[in-house]
Amino acid sequence: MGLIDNINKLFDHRIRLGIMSILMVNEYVDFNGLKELLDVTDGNLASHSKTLEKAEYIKIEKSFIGKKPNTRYTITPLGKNAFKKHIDALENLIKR
Amino acid sequence: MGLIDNINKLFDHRIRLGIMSILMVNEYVDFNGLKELLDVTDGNLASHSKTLEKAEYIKIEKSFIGKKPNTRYTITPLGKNAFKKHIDALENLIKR
DNA sequence: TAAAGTACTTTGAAATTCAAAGTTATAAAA
DNA sequence: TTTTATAACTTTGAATTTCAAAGTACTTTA
Repeated sequence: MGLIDNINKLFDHRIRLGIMSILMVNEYVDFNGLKELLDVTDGNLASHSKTLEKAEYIKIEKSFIGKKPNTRYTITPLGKNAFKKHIDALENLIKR
Repeated sequence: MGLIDNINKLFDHRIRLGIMSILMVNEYVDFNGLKELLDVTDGNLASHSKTLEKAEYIKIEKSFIGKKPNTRYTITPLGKNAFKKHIDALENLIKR
Protein backbone atom coordinates (compact mmCIF):
# COMPACT_ATOMS: atom_id res chain seq x y z
CA MET A 1 0.00 0.00 0.00
CA GLY A 2 1.40 3.39 -1.01
CA LEU A 3 1.12 6.82 0.47
CA ILE A 4 -1.36 7.99 -2.12
CA ASP A 5 -3.77 5.09 -1.97
CA ASN A 6 -6.33 6.97 0.07
CA ILE A 7 -6.42 9.88 -2.29
CA ASN A 8 -9.69 9.76 -4.16
CA LYS A 9 -9.20 9.70 -7.91
CA LEU A 10 -12.46 11.54 -8.42
CA PHE A 11 -11.05 14.51 -6.57
CA ASP A 12 -7.84 14.64 -8.57
CA HIS A 13 -9.42 17.20 -10.81
CA ARG A 14 -9.55 20.90 -9.91
CA ILE A 15 -13.10 21.42 -11.05
CA ARG A 16 -14.49 18.44 -9.17
CA LEU A 17 -12.48 19.37 -6.10
CA GLY A 18 -13.89 22.87 -6.39
CA ILE A 19 -17.47 21.67 -6.67
CA MET A 20 -17.07 19.49 -3.61
CA SER A 21 -15.37 22.19 -1.56
CA ILE A 22 -18.14 24.63 -2.32
CA LEU A 23 -20.87 22.14 -1.52
CA MET A 24 -19.22 21.19 1.76
CA VAL A 25 -19.83 24.67 3.11
CA ASN A 26 -23.03 25.68 1.34
CA GLU A 27 -26.28 23.87 1.88
CA TYR A 28 -26.97 24.22 -1.81
CA VAL A 29 -25.65 26.11 -4.81
CA ASP A 30 -27.26 26.45 -8.20
CA PHE A 31 -25.77 26.03 -11.65
CA ASN A 32 -24.92 29.64 -12.18
CA GLY A 33 -23.60 29.97 -8.66
CA LEU A 34 -21.11 27.18 -9.22
CA LYS A 35 -20.30 28.46 -12.66
CA GLU A 36 -19.37 31.88 -11.34
CA LEU A 37 -17.55 30.65 -8.27
CA LEU A 38 -15.42 28.32 -10.34
CA ASP A 39 -15.26 30.32 -13.56
CA VAL A 40 -15.82 27.38 -15.84
CA THR A 41 -17.79 26.83 -19.03
CA ASP A 42 -21.31 25.42 -19.00
CA GLY A 43 -20.33 22.15 -20.62
CA ASN A 44 -17.44 21.64 -18.31
CA LEU A 45 -19.51 22.21 -15.21
CA ALA A 46 -22.27 19.96 -16.49
CA SER A 47 -19.95 17.07 -17.23
CA HIS A 48 -17.85 17.25 -14.09
CA SER A 49 -20.90 17.54 -11.90
CA LYS A 50 -22.44 14.58 -13.67
CA THR A 51 -19.33 12.56 -12.82
CA LEU A 52 -19.82 13.41 -9.17
CA GLU A 53 -23.52 12.65 -9.38
CA LYS A 54 -22.82 9.20 -10.84
CA ALA A 55 -20.65 8.48 -7.82
CA GLU A 56 -23.56 9.68 -5.67
CA TYR A 57 -21.35 12.31 -4.10
CA ILE A 58 -23.72 15.11 -5.06
CA LYS A 59 -27.40 15.42 -5.89
CA ILE A 60 -28.73 17.48 -8.77
CA GLU A 61 -32.31 18.74 -8.53
CA LYS A 62 -34.20 20.67 -11.14
CA SER A 63 -37.08 22.98 -10.39
CA PHE A 64 -38.59 26.30 -11.40
CA ILE A 65 -38.14 29.57 -9.62
CA GLY A 66 -41.05 31.58 -10.89
CA LYS A 67 -40.95 30.50 -14.50
CA LYS A 68 -37.19 30.17 -14.75
CA PRO A 69 -35.60 26.74 -14.60
CA ASN A 70 -33.20 26.32 -11.74
CA THR A 71 -30.79 23.50 -10.95
CA ARG A 72 -29.71 23.00 -7.41
CA TYR A 73 -26.65 21.09 -6.33
CA THR A 74 -26.23 19.54 -2.89
CA ILE A 75 -23.67 17.23 -1.38
CA THR A 76 -24.78 13.78 -0.19
CA PRO A 77 -23.73 12.14 3.09
CA LEU A 78 -21.66 9.74 0.99
CA GLY A 79 -19.97 12.66 -0.72
CA LYS A 80 -19.31 14.44 2.55
CA ASN A 81 -17.69 11.34 3.89
CA ALA A 82 -15.59 10.72 0.82
CA PHE A 83 -14.44 14.31 0.82
CA LYS A 84 -13.47 14.23 4.49
CA LYS A 85 -11.48 11.08 3.88
CA HIS A 86 -9.79 12.69 0.94
CA ILE A 87 -8.81 15.74 2.95
CA ASP A 88 -7.45 13.50 5.69
CA ALA A 89 -5.43 11.61 3.12
CA LEU A 90 -4.13 14.88 1.71
CA GLU A 91 -3.12 16.09 5.15
CA ASN A 92 -1.40 12.84 5.94
CA LEU A 93 0.46 12.97 2.68
CA ILE A 94 1.55 16.56 3.05
CA LYS A 95 2.33 16.66 6.75
CA ARG A 96 4.44 13.60 7.27
CA MET B 1 -11.10 34.71 -11.54
CA GLY B 2 -12.47 31.52 -9.99
CA LEU B 3 -11.83 29.81 -6.71
CA ILE B 4 -9.70 27.13 -8.30
CA ASP B 5 -7.44 29.33 -10.37
CA ASN B 6 -4.51 29.03 -8.00
CA ILE B 7 -4.63 25.28 -7.96
CA ASN B 8 -1.68 24.02 -9.95
CA LYS B 9 -2.73 21.71 -12.77
CA LEU B 10 0.52 19.80 -12.47
CA PHE B 11 -0.44 18.76 -8.96
CA ASP B 12 -3.89 17.55 -9.91
CA HIS B 13 -2.53 14.07 -10.27
CA ARG B 14 -2.05 11.80 -7.25
CA ILE B 15 1.31 10.47 -8.30
CA ARG B 16 2.81 13.89 -8.97
CA LEU B 17 1.30 15.22 -5.76
CA GLY B 18 2.85 12.29 -3.97
CA ILE B 19 6.29 12.84 -5.46
CA MET B 20 6.21 16.50 -4.46
CA SER B 21 4.97 15.79 -0.95
CA ILE B 22 7.73 13.30 -0.38
CA LEU B 23 10.41 15.58 -1.75
CA MET B 24 9.19 18.47 0.38
CA VAL B 25 10.17 16.61 3.52
CA ASN B 26 13.14 14.55 2.34
CA GLU B 27 16.33 16.13 1.13
CA TYR B 28 16.49 13.50 -1.58
CA VAL B 29 14.87 10.22 -2.44
CA ASP B 30 15.97 7.73 -5.05
CA PHE B 31 13.99 5.93 -7.72
CA ASN B 32 13.28 2.85 -5.68
CA GLY B 33 12.50 4.89 -2.62
CA LEU B 34 9.81 6.80 -4.46
CA LYS B 35 8.59 3.66 -6.13
CA GLU B 36 8.07 1.92 -2.81
CA LEU B 37 6.62 4.90 -1.01
CA LEU B 38 4.10 5.49 -3.75
CA ASP B 39 3.60 1.91 -4.89
CA VAL B 40 3.66 2.70 -8.58
CA THR B 41 5.13 0.99 -11.62
CA ASP B 42 8.52 1.94 -13.03
CA GLY B 43 7.14 3.47 -16.19
CA ASN B 44 4.59 5.47 -14.32
CA LEU B 45 7.11 6.90 -11.92
CA ALA B 46 9.51 7.69 -14.72
CA SER B 47 6.95 9.56 -16.77
CA HIS B 48 5.34 11.52 -13.96
CA SER B 49 8.70 12.55 -12.58
CA LYS B 50 9.78 13.65 -16.02
CA THR B 51 6.72 15.88 -16.19
CA LEU B 52 7.78 17.52 -12.94
CA GLU B 53 11.35 17.80 -14.15
CA LYS B 54 10.26 19.55 -17.33
CA ALA B 55 8.52 22.15 -15.18
CA GLU B 56 11.76 22.43 -13.20
CA TYR B 57 9.96 21.51 -10.02
CA ILE B 58 12.30 18.62 -9.32
CA LYS B 59 15.84 17.68 -10.30
CA ILE B 60 16.86 14.19 -11.38
CA GLU B 61 20.51 13.21 -10.91
CA LYS B 62 22.10 9.96 -11.97
CA SER B 63 25.18 8.54 -10.34
CA PHE B 64 26.68 5.27 -9.20
CA ILE B 65 26.67 3.96 -5.69
CA GLY B 66 29.46 1.44 -5.79
CA LYS B 67 28.76 -0.08 -9.15
CA LYS B 68 25.00 0.25 -9.04
CA PRO B 69 23.28 3.02 -10.91
CA ASN B 70 21.31 5.32 -8.67
CA THR B 71 18.89 8.08 -9.52
CA ARG B 72 18.34 10.77 -6.99
CA TYR B 73 15.33 13.08 -6.93
CA THR B 74 15.35 16.46 -5.23
CA ILE B 75 12.90 19.33 -5.17
CA THR B 76 13.99 22.68 -6.61
CA PRO B 77 13.33 26.08 -5.01
CA LEU B 78 10.86 26.70 -7.82
CA GLY B 79 9.12 23.45 -7.01
CA LYS B 80 9.03 24.18 -3.31
CA ASN B 81 7.44 27.51 -4.02
CA ALA B 82 4.89 26.15 -6.43
CA PHE B 83 3.96 23.44 -3.99
CA LYS B 84 3.52 25.86 -1.12
CA LYS B 85 1.30 28.03 -3.28
CA HIS B 86 -0.71 25.00 -4.24
CA ILE B 87 -1.21 23.97 -0.64
CA ASP B 88 -2.27 27.50 0.24
CA ALA B 89 -4.74 27.44 -2.62
CA LEU B 90 -6.06 24.09 -1.42
CA GLU B 91 -6.49 25.39 2.09
CA ASN B 92 -8.25 28.49 0.89
CA LEU B 93 -10.55 26.42 -1.23
CA ILE B 94 -11.40 23.94 1.48
CA LYS B 95 -11.63 26.22 4.48
CA ARG B 96 -13.76 29.02 3.23
C1' DT C 1 25.65 -18.88 -16.74
C1' DA C 2 21.29 -17.71 -15.38
C1' DA C 3 18.49 -14.73 -12.75
C1' DA C 4 17.66 -10.48 -10.73
C1' DG C 5 18.28 -5.52 -9.97
C1' DT C 6 18.36 -0.49 -11.68
C1' DA C 7 16.20 2.75 -14.33
C1' DC C 8 14.31 3.68 -17.61
C1' DT C 9 11.91 4.05 -22.93
C1' DT C 10 8.58 2.68 -26.06
C1' DT C 11 4.18 1.37 -27.46
C1' DG C 12 -0.48 1.49 -28.20
C1' DA C 13 -4.83 1.46 -26.35
C1' DA C 14 -8.10 3.58 -23.22
C1' DA C 15 -9.80 7.23 -20.68
C1' DT C 16 -10.20 11.99 -19.82
C1' DT C 17 -10.65 16.64 -20.77
C1' DC C 18 -11.83 20.63 -23.40
C1' DA C 19 -14.05 24.38 -25.90
C1' DA C 20 -17.34 25.23 -29.12
C1' DA C 21 -21.55 24.59 -31.15
C1' DG C 22 -26.11 22.96 -30.92
C1' DT C 23 -30.53 22.27 -28.22
C1' DT C 24 -34.92 23.22 -25.77
C1' DA C 25 -37.83 26.03 -23.50
C1' DT C 26 -39.25 30.33 -21.52
C1' DA C 27 -39.20 35.33 -21.27
C1' DA C 28 -38.28 39.96 -22.03
C1' DA C 29 -37.33 43.66 -25.19
C1' DA C 30 -37.84 46.33 -29.50
C1' DT D 1 -43.54 39.76 -33.67
C1' DT D 2 -38.95 39.02 -34.53
C1' DT D 3 -34.96 39.12 -31.97
C1' DT D 4 -32.35 38.59 -28.06
C1' DA D 5 -31.46 36.68 -23.62
C1' DT D 6 -31.40 33.31 -19.84
C1' DA D 7 -31.01 28.63 -18.05
C1' DA D 8 -28.99 24.35 -18.34
C1' DC D 9 -27.51 21.41 -20.54
C1' DT D 10 -25.88 17.64 -24.68
C1' DT D 11 -23.11 16.53 -28.39
C1' DT D 12 -19.06 16.39 -30.96
C1' DG D 13 -14.56 15.61 -32.10
C1' DA D 14 -10.01 16.63 -31.34
C1' DA D 15 -6.25 16.80 -28.13
C1' DT D 16 -4.15 15.37 -24.18
C1' DT D 17 -3.23 12.26 -20.54
C1' DT D 18 -2.71 8.10 -18.42
C1' DC D 19 -1.73 3.30 -18.02
C1' DA D 20 0.31 -1.27 -17.91
C1' DA D 21 3.16 -4.13 -20.27
C1' DA D 22 7.02 -5.12 -22.86
C1' DG D 23 11.49 -4.00 -24.29
C1' DT D 24 16.32 -2.18 -23.35
C1' DA D 25 20.98 -2.04 -21.50
C1' DC D 26 24.03 -2.74 -18.22
C1' DT D 27 25.50 -4.98 -13.74
C1' DT D 28 25.77 -8.05 -10.18
C1' DT D 29 24.91 -11.96 -7.48
C1' DA D 30 24.09 -16.93 -6.97
